[in-house]
Formats: sequence, C-alpha cells, structure tokens
Amino acid sequence: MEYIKRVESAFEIIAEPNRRAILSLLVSSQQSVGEIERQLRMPQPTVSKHLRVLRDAGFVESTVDAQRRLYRLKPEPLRQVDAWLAQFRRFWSVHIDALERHLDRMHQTPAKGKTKKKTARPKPRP
Amino acid sequence: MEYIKRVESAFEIIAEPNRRAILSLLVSSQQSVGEIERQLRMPQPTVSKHLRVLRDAGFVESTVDAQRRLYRLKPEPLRQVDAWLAQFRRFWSVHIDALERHLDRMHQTPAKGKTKKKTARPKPRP
DNA sequence: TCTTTATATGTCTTGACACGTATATGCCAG
DNA sequence: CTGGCATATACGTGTCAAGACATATAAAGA
Repeated sequence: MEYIKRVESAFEIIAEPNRRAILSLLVSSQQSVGEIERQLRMPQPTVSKHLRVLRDAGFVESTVDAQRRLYRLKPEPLRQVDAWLAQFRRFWSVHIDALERHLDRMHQTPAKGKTKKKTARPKPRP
Repeated sequence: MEYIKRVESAFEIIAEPNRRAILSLLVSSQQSVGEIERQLRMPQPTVSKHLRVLRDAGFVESTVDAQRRLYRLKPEPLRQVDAWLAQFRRFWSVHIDALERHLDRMHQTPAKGKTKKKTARPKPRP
C-alpha cells in the first residue's frame, strides 16, 4: 500500500541532519547509494529512504548506472530556501552595526494607531 | 515537571511554518505578542509557545514593556543557516549556466566506462 | 540457471511536536 | 485590593516521521 505523499516544504526536508549530510556530500560530485552509505556510516535502507524523500522534494535526481543509482543535486529547492533567507540579510548588516548597544531606547512604530493606545504606556523605565 | 529542553538545530526551528511567519513579521520591526497574534490570526498560546521556542534557540529576544513583551530578531541562528547554504551557491551558478539543457547526455566522470560496459568496479575494500 | 551485488520498500515501534483548552502569573487602573 | 488585560504554561490528544529489521526487486556474472 502506498501512502499519500505529503508535500513537504523545503525547510522540513533539510531539518533532518542526515539529509543535510547527504546534500553536503553531493555538492562535490554525484554519488551512488553505496558510496553515501559508506561515507556517512548509516544503514543502506536509511540512505535509500532519505534519498527517496530528497528526490520527491526535488533536491536530487538519479540516473541508472548498471545496478547502481547515481544521485546528484538539483538546485531549485535550496534556492527557494535561500530566497526566504534573503529578507533577513538586510537586517543582519544593520543589526550588527548600530542597534546592538541601545535597543531599549528605540520606540516602535509611532504612527498607525491601529492598536488601542489607551494603555497609556507611561514608559516608567528610567 | 520540567522536561529537558532538547537542543534543536536552527533548521528544525524554521521547519515550522508558523515560526517562519513570525520571523518574517519581526524582520520589519519588533512586535508584541498580541500584535503577532492578530496579524497571523493564530491563538495566543500558540504564538507564545512558538516564541518560547524561538527565544530558546536564540532567534529572538524580548523586552518587557508594561504588561506586554516586545520581541525582536536576533541574527545569529539565521546566519548559521545561511552559512550552511553557502556551500551550494557555487553549484547553482554552474548548474544553471550550462547543465540545465542536456542532463541526460552528461557523463561528468571522466575515463570511466559508463555505457553498459563492464563497469565491474572492483571496489577495493578499505 | 543460481549467486552476488546494489538498491528499494514494507512493517512496526517509538518519540517528538503542534494544537486546543484551561489555568496560572504578572502588571496596570480604578 | 480588586478586576481586567497581556502573556506564559500545563495537560491531554492526535499526527507523523525516523530508525531497526526484514524482505523484495533488479542487474551482473559464474
């Protein structure tokens, strides 16, 4: 019986340490299942199952070479992760430079009275 | 009874869609729990619990403003994710440029009898 | 054919985790 | 000090994925 294959986001895929290890291994060159198995010292069914997940999610593809399958990377899903991460890069440079020391003094979004201001916020800090 | 807090990798943290949404929300400016709750339309305990996870993992920090807590981003864990991702960037540019069109014909491993030939590969035991 | 090698898949168990509901804590105002 | 708002946490429940182990498929070589 085949289970319905849940569509997992790229983030869930790379949450698994063994899968990240496999991806890191494949970045140098394509590898067979046995090569991955030996280098990462994990049982062969484990490797095959993770590769199955990675293939279904588009992280890798395989070609047949006699009895063995050669797996190699595909870029799209990792690019998608990178795209999500991009929104924070601007924040990094700003943060490290100036904000680190005096965060407490900054006031958040003074305009846009969408929230009820009736809680006065006397700011009793000093 | 307090459970032992598992140290989760940054990848496991951002595997959760709601947590990614919270992080995306905080990239513009710091927010209170209630503001997050309203914008993301999720129950307050859910927001608090995810914030707890994010705080324990170093993704956010909070300051107290009267009854409310203001949460803001911290850069380190996301930078760590970005660092892992960096190893694949080189691969992207190479891949998109040349390999995209004729993947099937490629035989990038040189001097290897690939075509159905005796690929016996003695595979010397270590 | 039969055997060996390489890989895939099935089953079962276990444990992590997300969510809802209810409740606790803390801070402010009257 | 009492009531109300903002946030945190405890508890019970269901889902789902990962690992261990066994087995199935397939190609190669004897």
